[in-house]
Amino acid sequence: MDTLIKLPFIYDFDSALIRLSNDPVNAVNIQGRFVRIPMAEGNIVTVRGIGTKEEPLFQLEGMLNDLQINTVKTIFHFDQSLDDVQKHFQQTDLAPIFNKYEGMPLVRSFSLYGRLMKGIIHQQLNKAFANTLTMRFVEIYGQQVEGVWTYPSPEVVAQLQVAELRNMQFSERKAEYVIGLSKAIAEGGLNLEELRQLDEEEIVRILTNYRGIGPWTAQNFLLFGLGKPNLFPVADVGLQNALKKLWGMDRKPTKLEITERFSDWSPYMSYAALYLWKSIE
DNA sequence: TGCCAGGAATTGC
DNA sequence: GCAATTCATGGC
Repeated sequence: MDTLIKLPFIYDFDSALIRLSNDPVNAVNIQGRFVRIPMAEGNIVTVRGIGTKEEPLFQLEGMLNDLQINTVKTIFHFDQSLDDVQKHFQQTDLAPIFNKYEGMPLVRSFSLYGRLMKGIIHQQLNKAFANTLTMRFVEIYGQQVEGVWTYPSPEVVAQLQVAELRNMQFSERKAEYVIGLSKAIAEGGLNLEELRQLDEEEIVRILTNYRGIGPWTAQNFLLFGLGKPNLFPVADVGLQNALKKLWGMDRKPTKLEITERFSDWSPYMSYAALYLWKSIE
C-alpha cells in the first residue's frame, strides 16, 4: 500500500538525498531519487521523490501504518514549512547561502542510538576515515534488512570487548565510549526516547554526564537526532571554517566571535548550521 | 611530511 | 577552575 504526500512549500529533496548519501550507512539512490530507511519496527520503507522542488510530491512504499507515516513525515521535515526559515534569513548575512540552497531540509537521523554512536565515532576524525569506521562497525555488529544496513542494538554493543573494537582501528577511548554508553542504554540507565520530552539544557546535562559525550556530541544529537531548530554547535570545526569563509577572515573565528553574532539567526540557528556546512562541502 | 580532523578526558598549575 | 596535554590514525 503506497502513500502519496504533497507538500505546499518549496522543498529540495535532491539536496536531502545528497546529504544522506554522505553517510555510507544510508541506502540512498540519487538518480532514482529514493532512499530506503529502516523503521524501528523492523520494516523497510522507501521514500521516493516524484515531484519537483517547487511542487514536491513523494511516494512512500512499504508496510506503513499511520504512526509510521507520521514518523517519516517528521524525519524528512515534511510536517513543517521551510518558508518561515527562508524568509527569516533574508535579513541576515546568510541570505546568499540560503538563496543558493533554498529548500534544503533538516532531515533527522533514522535512529537516535545510531546518531549517538556515529557522533562518538566521528569525534576528531576526518570524515573519510570516520565513515570507514562507522561502516565497519555497522557491517560487523549490525544487520542487513532487505539490503539496508541498520546499527546494532545497544544490547549487542554492550557485550563487546574494547580489544575487538581496537582491532577495527577504534582508539582505546573511542572503544570505551561506545561500549560504555551502549551499556548504559541496554541496562536502562539512559532512555533516548524519553529525552524528547525534556528541554534542551536538561538533555545536554544528562548526556554529557556520560564518558565520551561532550558539548559537540550532545548538540549533534539535539540537531540531527531530535531535529531541534535553534542550536548552533560553536565548537564544530566545520562551522568555524564555513564562517571564516563567509566573513572573509584569515583565521577561524573564536567561539566568542561566533556567539556575538549568531543571535541574528535565532530561532532557526540549526538551519544556519546546516546551510553553512553545505556551503563548504 | 606535518598538520588537521564535524572532540573529550585527563593532567598540571 | 582553567589551560595545556594526551589520545590515535588516516587524509591531504
